[in-house]
Amino acid sequence: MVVFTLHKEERLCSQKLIEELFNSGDSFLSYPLKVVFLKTELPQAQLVQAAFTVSKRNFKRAVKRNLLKRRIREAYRLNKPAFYQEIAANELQLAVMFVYIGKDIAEFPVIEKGMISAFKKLLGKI
RNA sequence: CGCGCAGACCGCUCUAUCGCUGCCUUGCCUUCGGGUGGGGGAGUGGAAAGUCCGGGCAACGCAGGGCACCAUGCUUCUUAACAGGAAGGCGGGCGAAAGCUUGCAGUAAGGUAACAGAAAAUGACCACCCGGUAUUGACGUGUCACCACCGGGAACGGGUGAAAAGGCGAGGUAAAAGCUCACCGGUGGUUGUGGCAACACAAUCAGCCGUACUUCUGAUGGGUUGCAAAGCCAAAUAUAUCACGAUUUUCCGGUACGCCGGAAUACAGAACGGCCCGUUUUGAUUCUUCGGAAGUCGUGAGGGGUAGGCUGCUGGAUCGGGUAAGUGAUUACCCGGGUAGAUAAAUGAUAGAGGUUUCCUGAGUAAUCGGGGGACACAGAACCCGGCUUACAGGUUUGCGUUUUUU
RNA sequence: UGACCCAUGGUGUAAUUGGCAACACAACUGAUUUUGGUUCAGUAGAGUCUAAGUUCGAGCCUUAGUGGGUCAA
Repeated sequence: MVVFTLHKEERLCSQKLIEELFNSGDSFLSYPLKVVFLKTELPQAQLVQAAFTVSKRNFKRAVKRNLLKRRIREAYRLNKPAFYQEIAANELQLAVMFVYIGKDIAEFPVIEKGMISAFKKLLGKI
C-alpha cells in the first residue's frame, strides 16, 4: 500500500535526538541538500523520523525559509514509499535530518532530484 | 482632460490531484489508557516586521515622606493609556495654489559660549574728547603743535565671530550716547472686545530694550520583571551548605518536675529591588533562674536533575452594518456574525484555466483583435490589544487646488 | 518569542559640558648589523556603520535604518 502521508510521528521533534544526531551521526552531500543520519532507537514505533531545516545565515527572511522547507518536505513525502520498503526489509530505525545548503531558492524539480539521489546514497550507506 | 495635494480602501482568482494543523460528528476494536477509519467545516497581514511608545494580564513587592533617576513639554479635546490622534494658536522654511514640513514650559536666580576678537556681558585695544604733570619745537612770554604718563568722559567708527548691546533721521555736545524728539520694530503692565483656552485686535502707560543652549528652575507622570511571566503533572538526580520548625534518640546545664519562655535597650543586620528619614522585623546584649551540642525528619533558600506534556491560549477597550451627537479624533444605542492557535513550529506542492501588466510579433487607417514569452510586490501569526515607524508591484475611490496649455 | 548591548586607521582601545579624532601593535622608509631580529629616527594610513534632524559647530544629543553580539526554561 502506497502512503503519501507525513504525520507528526514521522517528523523528528525531540531536541535530545537532534542533538545526538548532529554529535554522532554520519553525513553526505546530495546537492542542494546535506543529509545527516543516525541508526538509533526511536521513541515511537516508526521506521524513520525526518526533519528539515534551512539556515538563517543564507536566507534572512522567514518567508523564504518556510518556502524551501515546504518544498523539501513535499519532495520527501512524495518519494518515500520505495525508501520505506527497503528500511522495513532491513528492520532498522533511522533518524534523518535534511539541511538545505544552496544559496538560492531552488525550484521544486531540482530539490526532488536531489532528494531521490539522497535516498539512493542513504540506502547504499546502511 | 492633464498635472498636483490630502484622505479612505483593496492587496490576483478558480479547478483538479496529493498532503499538513486544530475543531465538530460518527463507525469499528479495546486491557477503558487509547487505537483505527469515514464525513463536515475552519485555518496568514496591512504591515503578521522593527520592538519605538502605551495598556491589559501574570508573578514578586508595597505604612508614610523626602532626595536622586527616567520621561513629557503652546492650548483645548479624545482615550483604558500614550511620546499617539483630532481641532485650533504663534514663529520659521518650501510651493503658483490646494497643502506640506518644522519648532513651541520658565528666564526670576545660577552655569556655559572653543578658535578668533579689545571685549562673549559691571565691554575701553586702536582711533576720539577733556583735565593734570613732564619733555621738545615754533612764535615771542603764554598760547599752539608733537610725544609720553596719570585721571576721567564716551558705545559714534574699526577688523573678529554663529552671535557685538534696537533701526533710521534730526536735535544736542568738549567728544558722544534713547540724552531728547518724530517714525518704525520689539518687551512688560493695565483696560476693553472676541475666544472654553493658547491667543488675536484696539487703547493707554512704563522702562528705553541683547542672543543661544541646559547640566539650572518649576510642573506632571513613573514599583520591578516579563507568557522562556506564572501554575500543575510526569520523568530524573545527590541533597554539599545555610536558615527555621518538629522530635527526645543521645549528652551536658537549669528547674517550681509541667518543661525551658518573656521584657527592655536603638548596638548590629535585613526588608521597603538606587539613597536617606521613618516604619517593620531578626539577631546581639542586659535583666527576669534559664538553655546548649550532636543526630533524624519536615519546610524554605541554594545546589543538582529534566528538555516531555497540560493550563495560561484566544470572546476581545472584538468584527461587520445602520442611526444619532460632534468641525473632527471619538462616543452612545440598535441589529447581525462567532472569528488561526502552530511548537525543528501547520496554513502547502504540482498541473491546468482565467485576470492584470509588459515585451516580441501578425492583421488593420484607427479603435481593436490573434499568437508566443516574461512578470504579479513587501512580506509569514507565536499571550492579546491601541498607536508610531519602516518595506511595498499594481489598482479602486472621495474631496480639494490649478501657474501655463486645450475646449 | 521576549529583554538588552555594541559599531572609531589593518587589529585592539581613547576622546572631560558638544569645540584641532589620540595611543599601542601591525605596515612602509632609513640608520645600526655580513644578513635577520632587537633598538633608534621618520612616514603613510579614518573623517568615526548609513541617512535625516537639533546646533554657529556632532564621534558625542534626537529619530529612522543596517550589521554584529549577549542573556532568559
